[in-house]
This record gives sequence, C-alpha cells and structure tokens, in this order.
Amino acid sequence: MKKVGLKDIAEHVGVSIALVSYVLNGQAEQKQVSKGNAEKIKKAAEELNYRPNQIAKSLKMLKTHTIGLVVADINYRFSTGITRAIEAEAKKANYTVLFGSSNESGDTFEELVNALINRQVDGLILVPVENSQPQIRMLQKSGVPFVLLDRYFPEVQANYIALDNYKAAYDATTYLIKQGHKRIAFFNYQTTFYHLHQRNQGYLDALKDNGIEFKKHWLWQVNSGDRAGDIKFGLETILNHHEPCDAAFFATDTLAINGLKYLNKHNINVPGQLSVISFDESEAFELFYCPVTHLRQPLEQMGKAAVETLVGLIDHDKISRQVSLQSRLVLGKSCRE
Amino acid sequence: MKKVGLKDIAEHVGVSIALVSYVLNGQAEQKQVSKGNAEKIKKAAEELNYRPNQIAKSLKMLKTHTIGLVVADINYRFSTGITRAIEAEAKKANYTVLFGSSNESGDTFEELVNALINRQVDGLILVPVENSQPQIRMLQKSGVPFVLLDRYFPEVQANYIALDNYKAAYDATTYLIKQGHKRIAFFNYQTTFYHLHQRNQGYLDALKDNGIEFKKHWLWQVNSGDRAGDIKFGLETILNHHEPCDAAFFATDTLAINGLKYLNKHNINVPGQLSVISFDESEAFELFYCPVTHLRQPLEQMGKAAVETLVGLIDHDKISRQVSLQSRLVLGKSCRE
DNA sequence: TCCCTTGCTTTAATCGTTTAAAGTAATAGC
DNA sequence: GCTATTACTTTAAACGATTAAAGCAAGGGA
Repeated sequence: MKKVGLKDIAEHVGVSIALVSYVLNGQAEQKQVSKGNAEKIKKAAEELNYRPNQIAKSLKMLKTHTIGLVVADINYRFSTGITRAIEAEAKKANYTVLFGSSNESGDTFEELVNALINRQVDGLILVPVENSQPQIRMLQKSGVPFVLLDRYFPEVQANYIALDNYKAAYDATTYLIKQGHKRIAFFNYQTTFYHLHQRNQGYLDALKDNGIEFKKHWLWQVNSGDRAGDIKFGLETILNHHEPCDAAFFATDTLAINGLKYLNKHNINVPGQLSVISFDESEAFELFYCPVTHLRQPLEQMGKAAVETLVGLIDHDKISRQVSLQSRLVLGKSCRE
Repeated sequence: MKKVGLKDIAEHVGVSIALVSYVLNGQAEQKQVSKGNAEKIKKAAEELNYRPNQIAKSLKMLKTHTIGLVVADINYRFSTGITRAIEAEAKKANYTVLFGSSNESGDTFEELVNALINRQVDGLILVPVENSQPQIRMLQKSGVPFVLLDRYFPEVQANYIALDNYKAAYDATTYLIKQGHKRIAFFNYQTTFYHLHQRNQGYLDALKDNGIEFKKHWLWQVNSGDRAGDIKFGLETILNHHEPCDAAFFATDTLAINGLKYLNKHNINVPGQLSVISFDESEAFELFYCPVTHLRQPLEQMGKAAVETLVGLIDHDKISRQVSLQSRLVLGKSCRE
C-alpha cells in the first residue's frame, strides 16, 4: 500500500497538483478554486486517505514546527513533569516536541543537540549538563534559537527559565528557623552547577540573617557516586554530635530519599528527633510515615514560559529573557510545629 | 548565521555539489574522487561547520531512520524504563526515536500516531490504549510497520512484544501458596485489557491447581477513578472477614502503593499479618519499611526485542512475531517465610 | 472587431539532498 | 594519428510539497 501524494489526488480528480494543494491548505477561496473542483478534491483526499508528507512540507517551508527538548534524565520526576508541561504547551502553539534524555552525559547531550539540529527543529529547550558551557556557546554562534531550562550558567549570557533557587532555599531555611530550629543541616550534591550553589547560598544567608552562626559540619556536599554512604556519614555526624542538629534540609529529592531511608532504618523519628525538608517531591515520599514538607517547583509555569520564550525567539528573532520563577513550600508533617 | 549546505561547500572549494556529496558520504573511493579534492572538501565542511539537512536527505531517500514510540503515560515507571531501553537499542541500530505519551487517552493516541506517520517515521512501537483495536486495524491496512508493546489484543493479529502475564501471576501466586498462605487476595484494575485479564487468570489457575478453593471476595477489580477508596474497601473486607486473607497480590505498582499506604496507616504488619506481592517495582517502595517482593519485567529485553522486530519489519518487510517474555520474581521481605 | 476583465487552472521554480548518466581530459595502445 | 581506457568531474532528474507567475477561455464594453 504505497503512499498517496498530491499527485495521486490530482490524477484521480483530473486537475493539477497546485489546485489540490490550494484546496487542502484552505486557500480555495483566496485562489478562487471552483466549488466543483474543491469538492471533488476534498472527497478524493478523504477517499484515498491522504496524509501530507511533513518532510516535504518542511523542506519547502524551511520550517518544521518542531521543537527539540533535551532533559537531564528521563528517570527524574522533574523531567517527566516538565516534559508533560512542555508537550501540552507546545501543542497549543502547534508545535511537536522531539525529545531526548542526556542521562547527565556531556557526550550524549552534544549528540542529541546535533541530531535535533540536523532534523531541523525550529528551536531547542535544553536542560544542560554539567560543564556544557562550550556547547552552549557554540549553539549561540550557530544561531539556532534555544532556551535553557532549570539550569544555566551565569557566565554565559543566554535565555533561560529557572527557579529562584536562592530564594527557595532561603525561605525554607527561614521557615525552619521560625519553627524554632537552632541547628539546621543542609545536604547538597558536590557539583559545579550554579543552581545548586544558589541553594547553598540561600541556606547560608538565611542562617546569617537570622543570627544563627553556621557550623561547618552542617553542610554536606554529597558525592553522587556514593550517595547512600555520604548521607549516612553526614546524618550520623549531625545526629551524634554533642550539639546535634534538629533539622535537615535536602537540596534534591534523590538526596531526601536516601536520607529518609537511613532515618527509617535507624528509627530516628521525624519530626520528633529531626525535622526534614526536601527540595522537590518524590513518589517515594508517599510511603514515608508522614507527609514530607517540600519545595514544589511550578512545572507548568516553567514549561509554559519555556515554550513561549522559544516560540517568541523563533518568530520574532531577538528576545532576551531570563526568568526566575518562585517555588512554593508545601507543608507536610515532617517539621516540628 | 544562515545554514551551510552542500552548495556552499561546493562553491567554497570550487567543485560540483555531487562531488561534495560523494566525499561526505564516504563514497570518495568508490567514486574515485581525487585525493586533493577529497581533502579540500572535508576541510571545508569542517571549517564551515556543515550539518547535513536530514529533512532533505529523508525526502530524497524516502527513509527517515526514525522510529515513533507512543507510551501509555510518561509518568509510569514502566514507560521511562522502556523508553530508555528502546532509545539505547535504537541508537545501536542507527535510528532516532520520536516519542509521545498518550496519557491513556484514545484521542491523543490517534493524534500521536498520525503525527508520527506524517513525519514519515519508518515504523512505530506502540503501547496501545484501551479499546484502540480500530486504530490498530487501520494501521495494518495502511501498511506502516509497527510492533505493539506490553499490551495487545488477541483478536487483532499483529506483531507484539509482551510479558507472559499469565505465567507471571501464576508463578507469584504459586510462590505465596508454597510459603504456606491459604487465603490470597488479588487486586487488579477493572479493565478490558487482555494483559491484565491474563494476570487474573494466572492467579485463579494457580489457586485451582494447588487445590485452593477461590472465594469471590478475594478478587478486587479496582476502578481507576477511585483507586484509594476501592482498595481501602477491599483491604478492610479481606482483613476483617471471619476468614481473613493472609496475603495480597497487587496486579500493578500503582495499586500496590495505595495498598501499602493503607496498611501503613492502619499499622497492619507486613508480612506479619499480611504478605504482599506487587507487579512491577515503584520508587515508592524504597521508603516502605521492608523490601517488597515483586515481579520484575525485563525492560531491556523488551525494548531490544521491539526494536529488533521493528527494524526487521522495516528492512525485510513481512515478519510475523509474537513474543512473550518471562518476568522474574524478586524476593523482598514482604512475604512470610 | 479588438481589448480588458473576470474566473479559473496550469506551469515551473524551489527547498537540500542523492545518484545514474553523461562529459572531459589525459594517457596508453596500436 | 586514431581509438580505448582511465581517472576524474559535472549535469540533471528526482523526492513531495508550496506558490508566484503565466495561461486560457468566456463575457463585457468600446
């Protein structure tokens, strides 16, 4: 069953290809196609089950109505959430999303970006991996419209949509202090990511602004290679210290899961002995014995802003937009009241 | 910065477009291109940062080297796992994956399939939604190569890669019986999906074959609209019965999460009072107080088989392949020993 | 009768590739 | 000196759509 093209319809009806194209693109009126022919063409298209070849159309129009999306890891809850939001938003704007997951690998990231560009996507939404500044700079030179999402590099001037990570961490820490906590630990990844550093900074500044003297052993920079081990060591340290911490703030959901697992295993009561706040929510929290207080990122807003910005770039060329969105602290029962 | 094409390289070097195409496609030898020109062309391509336009290439070759994948819901753990497996496998076979999520909606499913076909994917891997038999039949008529994954319809003769759901449920149930359980409840969705019915059947047959008389109130067909409520009611019933169940087998991870949540909340000890087995694993299990015994689907194998079958269909046309893969019972500590 | 509209339709170039076929110059063989 | 062969290179027709421009009748006005 071979593909039907405009040609087949044209032959079937007995008119030229151009006429068929006009009618099927809704230009029948404008191009003054006779009613009779218009009808016959529509009917034939239906009967023959015509499907326009988008590849040919794209080639001619120099536009694919496709945006490329590269997420960091499809297994992150953030990725699936943001992908959904972006797909919904893209659909509204009549774009299709071509999707890839870098799995946090720089090589894969580069490959994906190239593959997407070769497929002539009209623009890109990227969650960049660590140390991908050079690739981002290349992209800028190449002139392909793109927006960074979630992560960005302050030293590279590019459009981005991100969370106000500083404020989120600042607010969550302040909340813990207001609830009467005196010694608050912070677990983050050891990383060069700016957005994660911002979380550190927000935490530290909140302590300072509230007159709490920061102790070096409160801040743990976890190596992602041995997450469980590092967290175990960190929690043991802050709990067994002669001045033990009364709260732990985890900079990501993956860190929180490991932390809660440890607390579960050692029967450390939350929030009795230790209050807990997490950045982002994980499905895993559902089975923790109490709802976990956490920072929720506005995924729909982020997706919407990313698509809008990108479509703006595609249509009107030069736009410069750096957006920082606010997260929301969702209160559970994992903090002392 | 406008796009560089073969033409630009040709002009830059001072040769014809054809020569450039030959060299960049590795046909320099075969077409006996002079070493000098070959060198110059390669160098120019590098310098000008040439990126082949896959759209044009696809149009000419009538082949996009792209496969379309439609999953049921990107939020399912199964979906992300299988997507990863398929992407890895496709990459090996030099295909790109175009991806979409139907969110279990028939309309979205149809739209996605059409959008993918319009983009001239060479073939499709589909996790069909409920009642999509007509769409599948249409697809068969249209002649687009495709493979069903995970779910299929016995009344529609099509290629598929799925799990041996009957055997999986049969084996898990048998395991519970061998561990000494006498009254085993089974929670499934109320659905028309054949693969889920097979799970029921495996459960029922295992009981029968082991001489256990099935009681009607052991089997719960949960309405996905009120999952939590239905499961609560079911668990209450089987636990408060004058002959209470000593094991519960959940036909999906989503059902198991709801079940465990209820058990947690009401302090029902697992496996002391009730043994638990789940189909598939959820991230949520990580924070349950004991590892949950579950059936693990061979995602890599499934992805591999799906891609291999599809590529076979694309290349050699007619293949008929119905594959049922075996799951593995991963022992945790949620069953009485 | 001639020309100009009006109403409708076709022609043909184009998008960036691939590739069979034809072209061209230099060298070899007789 | 003529033809054949070799070693390259170019020409040009696709792929399936879009669309400006040209074509062609029929009817109206002078």
